[in-house]
Amino acid sequence: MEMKDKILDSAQKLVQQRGFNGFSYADVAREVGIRKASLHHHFPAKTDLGQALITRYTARLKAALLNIASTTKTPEQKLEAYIDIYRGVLDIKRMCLGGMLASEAHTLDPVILPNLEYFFTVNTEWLTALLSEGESKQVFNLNNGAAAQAKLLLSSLQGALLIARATNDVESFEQTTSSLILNLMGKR
Amino acid sequence: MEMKDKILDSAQKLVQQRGFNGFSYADVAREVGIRKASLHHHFPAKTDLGQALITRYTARLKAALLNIASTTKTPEQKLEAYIDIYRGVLDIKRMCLGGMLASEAHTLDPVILPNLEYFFTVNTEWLTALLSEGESKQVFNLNNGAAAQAKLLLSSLQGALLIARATNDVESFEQTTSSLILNLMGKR
DNA sequence: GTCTATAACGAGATAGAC
DNA sequence: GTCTATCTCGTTATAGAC
Repeated sequence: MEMKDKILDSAQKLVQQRGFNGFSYADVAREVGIRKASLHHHFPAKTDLGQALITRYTARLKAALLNIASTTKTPEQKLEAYIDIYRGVLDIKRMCLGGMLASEAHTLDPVILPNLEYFFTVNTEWLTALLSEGESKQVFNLNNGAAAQAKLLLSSLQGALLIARATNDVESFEQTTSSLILNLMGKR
Repeated sequence: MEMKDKILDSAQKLVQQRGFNGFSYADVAREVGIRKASLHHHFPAKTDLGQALITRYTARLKAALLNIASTTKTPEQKLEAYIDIYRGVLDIKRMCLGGMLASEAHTLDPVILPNLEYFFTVNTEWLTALLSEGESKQVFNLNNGAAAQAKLLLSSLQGALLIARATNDVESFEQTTSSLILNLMGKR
């Protein structure tokens, strides 16, 4: 399983940097050190590779979210830890894999779309639970329901990542997220 | 100038639907009814077409923003009119041209990037002025400065568009934007 | 599981006639 | 300004030897 993982790592990086339509098997082959024909042994078609990428990415996200829930105490700390995931992606000049595939959704093999949708569902459900917890502990002040605020939170972070990366402006990401946090904690 | 505009209209639609790396001269040629070689008379290279697209898109945005400012009265109405621009894009199942190019930024000819950056600057500056106006009229309550809230607003709308389009969920966009508005108008 | 070789196609782009 | 014809290259994918 060593090579399969190397391929997935390389392909994930390429998709996050250049998009699913912006890289080729030749790029991956060069990076992992085998011929492009050999890649088809592991992932017969490019769509298979895309499926494996979004599936693994979602599984890793779920693990990371479980880890946040088990090691972090307060809702503010959990929110900060969640934002840190995006900050880590921006730091290495990548886009979120889910956000990148979302931008290309209309060109992807439709079999990928339910998995992409599920990725966003995992995010929003976890965030909804977090915001509800914070609301009942009176550290967040939500004015339109936890579910709607969770969607806003997810959208904001995806958009902030998209724009900060394109304009090469990390400071812009920090400004955006600090407003985000203050809006959630502000009194109403 | 008739054909040049037809080409730009077709290419803009294709980029907003499929991305700059997701369409070809053959697609445009089919839609506008000339041969692909003839396209090169109007736009010698694909990058030239990309430049023309983002330039025209930004010019049209500026005109639309001027129109909002001159025909609309209250800050709430102006904000609603701004959001309506995004709603109109989502309704025809497209992504914002700027947001789409942003996702592909690392694969674009670098000469395009300053123009892309300018597109976002136009948005944030206009929004900053709007939020400042609303703050002084006490219809908005901003807690981290108008400029940072403007960036959050722009990011939220780009992200909401990205996700709602990929998940084919217009209702999600409406939930997100209503939270957005309520957060700006909430008391602190 | 990886290789060489190649198929089959589509991409962006150019030359030159009309 | 549009056409036909063509070039060159890169793409995904397959066949079959090792």
